[in-house]
Amino acid sequence: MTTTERAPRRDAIDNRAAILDAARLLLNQDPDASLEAIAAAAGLSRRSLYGHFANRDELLRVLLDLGAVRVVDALASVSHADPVVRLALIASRLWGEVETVRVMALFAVRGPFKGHTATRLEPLRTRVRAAVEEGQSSGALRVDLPADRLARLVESAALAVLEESALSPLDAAAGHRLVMLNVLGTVGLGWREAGELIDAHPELDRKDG
Amino acid sequence: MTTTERAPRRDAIDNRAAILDAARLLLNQDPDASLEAIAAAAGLSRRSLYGHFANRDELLRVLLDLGAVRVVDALASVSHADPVVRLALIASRLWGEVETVRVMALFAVRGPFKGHTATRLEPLRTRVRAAVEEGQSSGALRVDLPADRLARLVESAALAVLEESALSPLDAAAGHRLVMLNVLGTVGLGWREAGELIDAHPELDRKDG
DNA sequence: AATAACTTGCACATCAGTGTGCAAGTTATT
DNA sequence: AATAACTTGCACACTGATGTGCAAGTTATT
Repeated sequence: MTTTERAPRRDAIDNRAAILDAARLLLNQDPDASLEAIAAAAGLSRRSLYGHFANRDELLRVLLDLGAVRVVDALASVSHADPVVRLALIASRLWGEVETVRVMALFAVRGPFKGHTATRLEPLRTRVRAAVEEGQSSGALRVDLPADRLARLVESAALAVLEESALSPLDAAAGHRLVMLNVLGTVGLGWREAGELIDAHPELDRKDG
Repeated sequence: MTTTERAPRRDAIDNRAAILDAARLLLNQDPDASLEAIAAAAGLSRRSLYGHFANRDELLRVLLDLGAVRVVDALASVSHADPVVRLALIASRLWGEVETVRVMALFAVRGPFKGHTATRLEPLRTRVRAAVEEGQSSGALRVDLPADRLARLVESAALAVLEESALSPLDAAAGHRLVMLNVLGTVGLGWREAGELIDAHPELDRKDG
């Protein structure tokens, strides 16, 4: 007969999800949280966690992958004729996706898995770079830096706002605006210019970002 | 008789210095480098390292303190009537002090010792904040953010250049200029404006910075 | 030459966390 | 009710690094 193995049990599926939830929660407070703690938070024993994930690394990778996919997907739909507005849109929506998982996000990008994360984030980074290049050739953005360098500084500018919000909380509206402002400033705009650009474009209002 | 204990031996002094040098070198490549490795690089056994430093933490703290003091001292002399130029000067000189120890610098500010580092860096941060406030009330800098927040973003902007230079090397001249540009952009200036300001002030030329 | 300072090697205790094997239980599914 | 899937507890091995005690050497200093 055909290898018809039983489907995974329902409770097992739930448990796996619970582990991922717990991991997201705990690792976002301390990226070094132990498997013991995570399993407990998920209502399981450490021993059974190993029934779902072969080891710590696998759990981490799955978790980071889920996050990366979510972000990349959310940003895939961002489009705008004006590359500057597009950059602001990307920044804003990124903030929206990531503000609740700041620590994990920083860990993903800077921690020991940054290489792995880089792979998953490739499409996003490519889009940012494209927007930067476009903006440079249209004369809207600074041209005193090569596009790839500027794109990386843009990323840092966005991360800086994540860090900042950890030090001194930003409400949703302020957060959205600040990522955009910081990115636009990095990319060459003066602060009034940047503020006006944001105000002039209703699509930059945080309702869909 | 008076407690006249012998002075420390000369070779011991040298060895202590060698350990600090080795630590600076190795920890700048990997902040988790083992004491074994550090001692070896200093030409000593791990066991004797403990004759100079009670434990890993002490070694780290001494090393970070030395670095912090060096930086704070180097920046203490920075002064300029124009707060914007002053910020640029601080950024530039900071880069000069820190470019050769990027990883350690990032570790100092973001790693597990960031609290300790914060204490040592207090005077510097205070000066940055003061410059930002001054620039805001003179109308030269953006006023859409509270001074302390802006000051922290300025710091992040400087760190971003450190990170960037790790990814894609910057020669001395380019580094100095880029920290300034990135800081000035963060603080509200447009990129042309920032560039012109730097060019207009010969004291911002990297020769003393 | 005497002395204190310093270095070394080795053995040992410690520690927190990871990953496994196994036997005995519980529970979803058929 | 039978079966496979899942969970659990416990014991254990392991790892990589830190920190200490001690006895025996070497070396700077007086």
